[in-house]
Amino acid sequence: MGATRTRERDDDGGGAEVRWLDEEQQWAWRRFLEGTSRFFEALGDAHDVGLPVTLGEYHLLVQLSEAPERTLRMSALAEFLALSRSRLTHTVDRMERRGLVVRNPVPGDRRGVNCVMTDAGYAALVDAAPGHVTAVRRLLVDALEPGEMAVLGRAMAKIAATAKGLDPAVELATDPAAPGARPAAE
Amino acid sequence: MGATRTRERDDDGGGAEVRWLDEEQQWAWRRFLEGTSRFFEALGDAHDVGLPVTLGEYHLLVQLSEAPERTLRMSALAEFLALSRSRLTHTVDRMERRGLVVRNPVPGDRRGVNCVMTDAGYAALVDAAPGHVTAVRRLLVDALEPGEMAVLGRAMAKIAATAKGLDPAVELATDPAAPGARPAAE
DNA sequence: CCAAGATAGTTGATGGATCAACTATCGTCA
DNA sequence: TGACGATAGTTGATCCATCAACTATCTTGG
Repeated sequence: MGATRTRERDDDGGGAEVRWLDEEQQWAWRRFLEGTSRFFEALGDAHDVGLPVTLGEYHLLVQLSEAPERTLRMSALAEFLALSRSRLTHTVDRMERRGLVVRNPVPGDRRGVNCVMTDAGYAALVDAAPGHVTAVRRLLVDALEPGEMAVLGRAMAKIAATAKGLDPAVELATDPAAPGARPAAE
Repeated sequence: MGATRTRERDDDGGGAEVRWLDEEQQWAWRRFLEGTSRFFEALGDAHDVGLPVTLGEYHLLVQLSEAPERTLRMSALAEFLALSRSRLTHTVDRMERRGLVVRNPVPGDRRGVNCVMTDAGYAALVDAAPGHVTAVRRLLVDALEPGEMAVLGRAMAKIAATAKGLDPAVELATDPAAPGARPAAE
């Protein structure tokens, strides 16, 4: 950065020290920025063009498809999808209007709301899955060496844990060896 | 609507089978999703809380700070930042209102518009840089081993290239009456 | 057993992102 | 030269994300 790189050495004695990024770090960081931006744009386009649900809606349906009874509490969904409660409310509003999910009360807790995938929601998921997975393959999995993909996964897990750790909340580690129901997704 | 869309799948005995993701691939893909989501949320928060410009504005200023005369054409900015022209127009509108940048005509091309960083824009960049870099360090660089960071950079470069090359093809698929038959567009 | 605070979820206003349509200029080829 | 398509950028409508404020319920310490 032209503005900031001029004084990476020899700082005046006072003030907070900033450890600037070296060339390689900066290069990697910028590739990260550009890559994520272009990747999600392209993946979103794939959904907009050929699939019945947006990318965000798709991930919501995937989570539901893997849950017992195809049901999850709003708060659990928000946690799994890393969404704010407000955003989830609005998203579920839209999906409920289209008949993809339904809201039910939670049996033991009258504050709670369960989000349940309807048959139409499941059908939309099944409909979208092949195009989605094909796009993820083209844009991510097949674009990398298997070894790179593995490192990427581990690195992103660390990044997720770090970012999560300094907002609220704690890490609930999942592993590639996690059991779980096998839905028709990915 | 929603579930009304039907695409022929699983009917062609010939081929076009979807190659689903295996366990490890799926795990890595989901870490990628979660990691990017949480990372950008946390980094955005860092800007909102303590810094005079948003993350997107910051990157725009960085690009300008590195350009000759602190000046770039709108189209060049859009390319570097991977933004649509429309989005860039609106973003520059807002920044111009705040005095961070100015629009000038491009000397040899009366269609063109140059975006120029003002002194106030430069000051905002200098002001924001330490907090920004510190956050990037905490959330990304220092969260990874140096080797992981290097692999991440290379992987993201490949992803960016792949997504970039693919974008035009999506547009082609949208238009059934494609005029003049695009030459495969990379 | 109740007051205080935590948790769950919604709401509505605001502002940013997206898309299609539009103006204007440029390049080129007949 | 001038018509046509490509390029550059803007506009405004619409949609989505974000935030603060709000209701309602649950939990806990005194």
